[in-house]
Amino acid sequence: MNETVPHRDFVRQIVEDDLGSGKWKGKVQTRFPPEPNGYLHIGHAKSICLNFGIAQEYNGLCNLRFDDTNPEKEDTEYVDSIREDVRWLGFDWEDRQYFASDYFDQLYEWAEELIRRGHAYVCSLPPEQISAGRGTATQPGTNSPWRDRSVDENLDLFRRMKAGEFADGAHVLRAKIDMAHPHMLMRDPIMYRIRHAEHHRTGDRWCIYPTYDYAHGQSDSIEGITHSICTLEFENHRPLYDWYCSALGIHHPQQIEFNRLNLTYTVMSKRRLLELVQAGHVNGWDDPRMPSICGLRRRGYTPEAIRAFCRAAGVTKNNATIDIGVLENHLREDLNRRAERRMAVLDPIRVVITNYPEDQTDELEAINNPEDPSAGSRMVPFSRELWIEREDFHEDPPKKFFRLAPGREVRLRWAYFITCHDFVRDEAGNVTEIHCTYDPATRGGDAPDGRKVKATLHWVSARHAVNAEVRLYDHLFFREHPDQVEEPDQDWKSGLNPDSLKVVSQAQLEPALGTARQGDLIQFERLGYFCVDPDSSTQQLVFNRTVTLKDQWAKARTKD
RNA sequence: UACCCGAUGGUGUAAUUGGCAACACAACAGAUUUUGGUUCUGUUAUUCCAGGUUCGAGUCCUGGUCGGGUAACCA
Repeated sequence: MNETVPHRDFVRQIVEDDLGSGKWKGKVQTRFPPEPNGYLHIGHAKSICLNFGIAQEYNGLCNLRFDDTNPEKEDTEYVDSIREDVRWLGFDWEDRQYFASDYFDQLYEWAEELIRRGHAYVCSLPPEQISAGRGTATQPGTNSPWRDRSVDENLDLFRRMKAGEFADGAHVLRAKIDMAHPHMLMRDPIMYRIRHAEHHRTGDRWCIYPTYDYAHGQSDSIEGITHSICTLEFENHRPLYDWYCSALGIHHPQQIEFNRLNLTYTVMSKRRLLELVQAGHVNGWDDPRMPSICGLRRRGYTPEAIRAFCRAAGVTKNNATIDIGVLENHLREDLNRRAERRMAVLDPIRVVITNYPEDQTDELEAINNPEDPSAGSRMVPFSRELWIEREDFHEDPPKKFFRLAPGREVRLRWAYFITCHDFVRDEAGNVTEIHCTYDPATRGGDAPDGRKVKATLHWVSARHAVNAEVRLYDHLFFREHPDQVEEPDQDWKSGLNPDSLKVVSQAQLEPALGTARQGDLIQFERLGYFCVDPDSSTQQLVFNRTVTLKDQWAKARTKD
């Protein structure tokens, strides 16, 4: 593969072609245009990476623009969260933060202009009749009885709409295009509707609001956007986008549509995510199981991993659903080289080193990150009584299980070889304690005689252990494609995974983890990557499992 | 149904724009390893169908099939 010629997706190819032909005089101007009516999710991250990425790569600029033309759904709460998320992802709009509502005056003037030129009219039909008059896919619509009002009457009515003389829904302003157009969207689409609603920025200054179609292209135009990049579902709107720009004779950006991101084992639409939050299936938008940016952040995802994933996901016009494992692998790749290693036991069982003195303590050196020598090392205390992971011991080991079992010798990481010679059971038959001897000559974890062990276990000294709550997350849905339900009467929520959150309340951690802080990237050896949750306090440490390590043994086990 | 769009291994993307179908992930096998992690090596597997143009088609043309989007006074 030729690495000097990186792959360019079709959007970047258009940008490069335009740069080559001088179409926009060497300028590249994009924008990320969220509606402030919800939180951003990983699908938006793809759009953010595309728009800001293209601007960076081609020496252009990318604006942040809030598409706030629907006062009933929008709120500054969302504006703030969107700003935070875009910045956290690593992008900077500098001083170019705009709002579609900044353009309401200009948009209004252009509407009057279209009325004067006979391209728009006030329609006084009730909503149901407008909808009925639009016809169907196979039948043309019928002209509104108000379609041929005079320019003066239209102007008068439109101004009175603006002045607040009419109730919501009494009139709308429509573009006069063609009620028989094969494309339904072109059958005299609505430009303005009356809404006596408080807007999060313009307050009660306006009671008429432009629709998306009437506002979006013109907002792009005002900002001098060259490439207006949006998702596939707006492909149908492009003729209208083009119609308004040409009718107005204004700067006319090129709208380019790409495929939105879908992931297996989750849902992605704002509507559905909101439903999960409101129905209490998750604990808010930043629940670590959510594919929202704030959820991923709380889960312990890094911006680097998300950006790398978005790059790898690709940009095409195919309906693509990416295996969520790809996202997780990009995260592991990033965390593997950055996270310091620590030892933690989530499901502890006691090990007694019978030949180790009761009151003795040993300090052993442990490497912090084998991938990064500069991360240094730390000391880990060792004593007679230890915790190891319950699943690391089997009194009757299955095939290919090479961890601890009666008569078996294994290594305790950075410590000693130990051999199991006995174990204790309670009345119910559960193993409660494992008795081992250690070999003092193997201090540090190497046998001078060169003998090998097949397993290395993580462990924590019982006397020195720190307590913590650890939250283990799994996929939000147990169905790979939540929409593909088994019974016809089921809906997507029937695939919600009841085990997507498991709380371990008594995890035992090595003492060095007692000082872990939010933002630390940590690997619990052999278990996965973890981060400190905001719920954590000095009284009660709380960790989230960000992602497990790959686990061949677990895989082999589930196969049987 | 009408309009619009798409179709390349299991998944996601490439193919110098008409010239040896490749990359990543997954799966499988092996090597290395003080994490059953990491790393390394290897294996399996791909152009929706039918015609046409051409010396040559994943790419161009025609017809079909399948999939998706839209059909709010949401964006």
